[in-house]
Amino acid sequence: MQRTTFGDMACSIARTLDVIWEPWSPLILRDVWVGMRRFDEIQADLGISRKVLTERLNHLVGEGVLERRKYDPRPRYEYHLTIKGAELLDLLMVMVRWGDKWLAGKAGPPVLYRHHACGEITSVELHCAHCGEPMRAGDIDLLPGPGAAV
Amino acid sequence: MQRTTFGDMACSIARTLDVIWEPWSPLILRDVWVGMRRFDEIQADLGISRKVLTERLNHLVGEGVLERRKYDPRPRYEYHLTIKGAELLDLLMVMVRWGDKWLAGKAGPPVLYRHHACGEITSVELHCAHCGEPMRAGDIDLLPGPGAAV
DNA sequence: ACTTCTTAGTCTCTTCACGGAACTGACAAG
DNA sequence: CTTGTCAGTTCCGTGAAGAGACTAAGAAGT
Repeated sequence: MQRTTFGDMACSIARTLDVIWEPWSPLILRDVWVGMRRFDEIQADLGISRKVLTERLNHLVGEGVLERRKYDPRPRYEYHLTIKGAELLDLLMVMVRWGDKWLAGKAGPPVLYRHHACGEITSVELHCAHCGEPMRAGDIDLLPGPGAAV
Repeated sequence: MQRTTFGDMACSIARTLDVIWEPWSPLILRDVWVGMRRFDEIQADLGISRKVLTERLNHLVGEGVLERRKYDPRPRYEYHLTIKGAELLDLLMVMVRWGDKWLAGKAGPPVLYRHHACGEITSVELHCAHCGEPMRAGDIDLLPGPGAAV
């Protein structure tokens, strides 16, 4: 696809895109999240070409998002989320919320979340890490930070 | 890129990908978010090809994420976020948080957020919409929902 | 009236990424 | 020593992205 590399832009969105915004990557993370860890399993679930799956897995391992573990004396490997990768699941949860709200249609959401802490079926909401109040894009000012481009 | 369509999978992640996971789309939303609304302005900022920008804008307008508004008797148009689009900014904020933490390096984050409610420089955190407690991917059980595939 | 300027796109060509499917390699078990 | 399984690798054809020149529509200047 001859895609431009975003990673060298002074923007955390662009940099994050560089890690996981290739086609299929978020769905691969989803599969690993729900317990699919092996090449053939993920390939069959997604219907992705084996070539592209190889590329994506290598990229995600190289970025430190997934970890490749041998699970057998034979050349058999499983992919596991690293801490860095597990924190990316936040992104997937927010995508789920938006997709559930705007795209699920009358059939309703395909998956429900039950929160361990309260036991209820629920969804995520964005809050301020400092005061704990809800925080959406309209509730903030953007200021240049230390890593801003000159 | 001859990309597979994700939209018909019974998965809100896949459906959301179909709307905004084309290359550049999240960056276009970011630009509109921070106040860039015109074709040439976005094109110059991103360095995206004019052809691809046209395609992306049309797609985003078609999905109801952006709205195209005439701002002059001449054929001049601006792009604005719809409500549906504004809610997508949640996703960008979570991307920013992850990128700031894992990819910003020693230079620090390029942009800071100040929360109107408390006035502090802060970042987003995911909380349960029901009980208000923090909620990460490890804090939930996944259950099949009404729209689950058979 | 005619040229110039600005904005908002088209159009064309080249290159490279994706999809599909067959093939390979390593090892265990029968 | 053949068979089976998992985890890739290789090859080819198509089509999406990138670059940049070109076009359209109207206002403003001369």
